[in-house]
Amino acid sequence: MLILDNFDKSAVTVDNVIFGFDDEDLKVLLIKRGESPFEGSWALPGYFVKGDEDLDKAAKRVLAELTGLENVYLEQVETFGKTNRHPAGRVITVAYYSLIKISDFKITPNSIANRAVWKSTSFAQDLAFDHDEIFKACFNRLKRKVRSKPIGFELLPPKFTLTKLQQLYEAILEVQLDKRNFRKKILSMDLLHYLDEREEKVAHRPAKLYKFDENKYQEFLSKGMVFDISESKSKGAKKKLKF
Amino acid sequence: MLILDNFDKSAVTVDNVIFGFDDEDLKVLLIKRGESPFEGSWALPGYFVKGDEDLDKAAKRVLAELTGLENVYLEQVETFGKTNRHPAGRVITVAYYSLIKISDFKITPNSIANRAVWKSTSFAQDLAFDHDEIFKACFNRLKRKVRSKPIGFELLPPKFTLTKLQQLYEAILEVQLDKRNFRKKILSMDLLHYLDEREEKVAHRPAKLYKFDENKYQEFLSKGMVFDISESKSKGAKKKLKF
DNA sequence: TCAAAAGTGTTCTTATTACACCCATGG
DNA sequence: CCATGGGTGTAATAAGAACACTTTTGA
Repeated sequence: MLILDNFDKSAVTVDNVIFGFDDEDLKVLLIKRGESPFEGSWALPGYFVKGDEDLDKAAKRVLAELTGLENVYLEQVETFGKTNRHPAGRVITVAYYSLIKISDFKITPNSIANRAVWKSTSFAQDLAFDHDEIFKACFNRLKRKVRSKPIGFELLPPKFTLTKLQQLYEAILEVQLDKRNFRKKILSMDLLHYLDEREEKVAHRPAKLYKFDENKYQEFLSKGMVFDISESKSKGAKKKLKF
Repeated sequence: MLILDNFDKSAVTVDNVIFGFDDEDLKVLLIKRGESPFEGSWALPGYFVKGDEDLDKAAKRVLAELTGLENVYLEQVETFGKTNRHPAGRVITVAYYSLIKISDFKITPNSIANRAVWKSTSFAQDLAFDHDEIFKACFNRLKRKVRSKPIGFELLPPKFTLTKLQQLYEAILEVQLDKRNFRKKILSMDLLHYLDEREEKVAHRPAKLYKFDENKYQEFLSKGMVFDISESKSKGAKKKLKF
């Protein structure tokens, strides 16, 4: 039987890219480092994995400790294992991203989150360690995934307007979308339930409120249909996403 | 400054899902385990990562030792970190898949590959450890990736016929494709260079030989075009891929 | 009555699908 | 001359893209 002591071992961490969406702006949760190395830099929240702890459990635990939230969308993205990525020695890190409703997020007293701040994704740069690379990998994964699975709703409050939904997609995909085509496509999938409620106290025509209907989505899938907010395939070199 | 000794450490391996394509059949390289645990079972070839070795380098090294091949398409897929996945203790494994031309593959004398065998992907099951899960994750990744990037060509010899290319896609995607529509789509992308050569000594009309043209692909990309062998979006519940 | 965002259809263009016969070669 | 796989086009349908005005509300 194999003896593991014969082989090199490494410290292992999980790093979390926690996305939130706050009225028109996609945000990521960052912490300001209070200690060396990279003291004063912004960094992704992460922590060490325990020896008797499954990786996925570690990611959930760290996320819960940071945000106070459980039952949150969480997905492993990539593992970063350059020998020199951490100045203190070899640390392999497994990156996860998660999607949370900012309104549910509470800064828990004991947690690292005391120093945590929501930053717009467009300002998430010059992070500590190789966190720029990790952030980019997770953001790219989110961009891809949000087009083929209805995970975007994880970022919205239970009741939302179609405009908020469109703004969310525009923020994630970093493109402009056509309002009529977007609505036509989303509504044609028949995944939303109109709540027979509207916005209140807005200085314009109040928008209808919808919720995402998990049952309808299961039906949708069982018909062999595929959620798809598709990328433009136009020959015309545009980086624009069209509907 | 952080002291890593305060945290638990884990042994780390890379496991490789090495795909090859051998006339009509997608294959994966497996080894028969000669030692406990799982003695006699088929397993994915993998090995321990050294303490001073980047993860990606480790994957390349292990692949080269196994196949004698370098400069091969290699992609990290997922990290498996359940505490009980290895009977000898905690071993976190990072799964990679690679695509090689079977014809280039030589069993190198010193290597684990002495016990390596190409198995049809449809028979890759009941593997040791959690290798079924790892294989499935890598196969799924390949399925997705091959639709959006021209990596399929990595599996073919430098000169190939359109029928071989189609068979490759059918083997990976596990669907039947329409010959005329497939050819129309592939040729319309203008990524193949016709070599003005044909098959020889075949008992039927000899097929034209093509090669994949990397320069044409770069042009293609710079026009903003997207390689896409797309999935059917038909409402009709079909699992069939259509053209 | 003004400003602000909600809501709504049609036409044009492009991509996808389905489908069947003749061709070139070796045995 | 037969068996085998190579090679080819068109018509119907479906999806995507472009685009502008009217409605409802609060201030």
